[in-house]
Amino acid sequence: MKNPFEQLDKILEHRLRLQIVSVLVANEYYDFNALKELLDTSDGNLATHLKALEREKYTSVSKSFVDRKPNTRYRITERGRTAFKKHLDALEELIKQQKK
Amino acid sequence: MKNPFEQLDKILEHRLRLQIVSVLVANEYYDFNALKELLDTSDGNLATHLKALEREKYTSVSKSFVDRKPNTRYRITERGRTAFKKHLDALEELIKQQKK
DNA sequence: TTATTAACTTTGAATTACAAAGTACTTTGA
DNA sequence: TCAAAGTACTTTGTAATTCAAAGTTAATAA
Repeated sequence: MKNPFEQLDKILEHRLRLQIVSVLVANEYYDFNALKELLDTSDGNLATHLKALEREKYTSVSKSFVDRKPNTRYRITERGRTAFKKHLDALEELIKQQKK
Repeated sequence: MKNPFEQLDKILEHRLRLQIVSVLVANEYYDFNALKELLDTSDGNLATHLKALEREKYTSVSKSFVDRKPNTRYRITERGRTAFKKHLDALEELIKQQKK
């Protein structure tokens, strides 16, 4: 890999979105409120970034009722997982090049 | 390190600025035009990001004449080097946590 | 039936990013 | 000597991004 900077994922360069994806890679699913608490952000802002990830098909959404309350679950897609991996690989390469 | 996301450097989250700093860490100095060519951006944009790094005291600037032409050299400062290292460490930690 | 909760969407403001054009100064070429 | 060109900007204007607050909808709880 010659220039890892070019391999960086535009969408995942944003801290919050990277964090969301990272949570979804580590957990089979995560719901809206849990994400909101974990990431300590407003629901408006969270919804915006979730929408951006969804638009990119990095995540999928499923709605249901849990304890008689609406519940929205977010999952990583294969596409999202691949993008995340590629982004981390680029970062890793970048670090490696820097260290030598 | 519990949460590497919090250790990320706000200024270095931007691709172009990270790239500039990375070049300056690897080279004793780099001048405006060489950076412009390397990063393939407009001089207005480059100047803006260079100014941001300078404002943060991550870089220092020295002006002189080379071949009878004005020449501006940018260098990394100790503060910049430390910030870069810390940012990369956070990324490394983030990757490590992800892999296990 | 009023309040509350979940998960938004809308709105609006602030910040950021970017390129194009303009500028100041100098040097080189005709 | 005067025009053209180069360097390194600054200014300007626009577009995109980010964010929180407020509003919305639908359901349940008291």
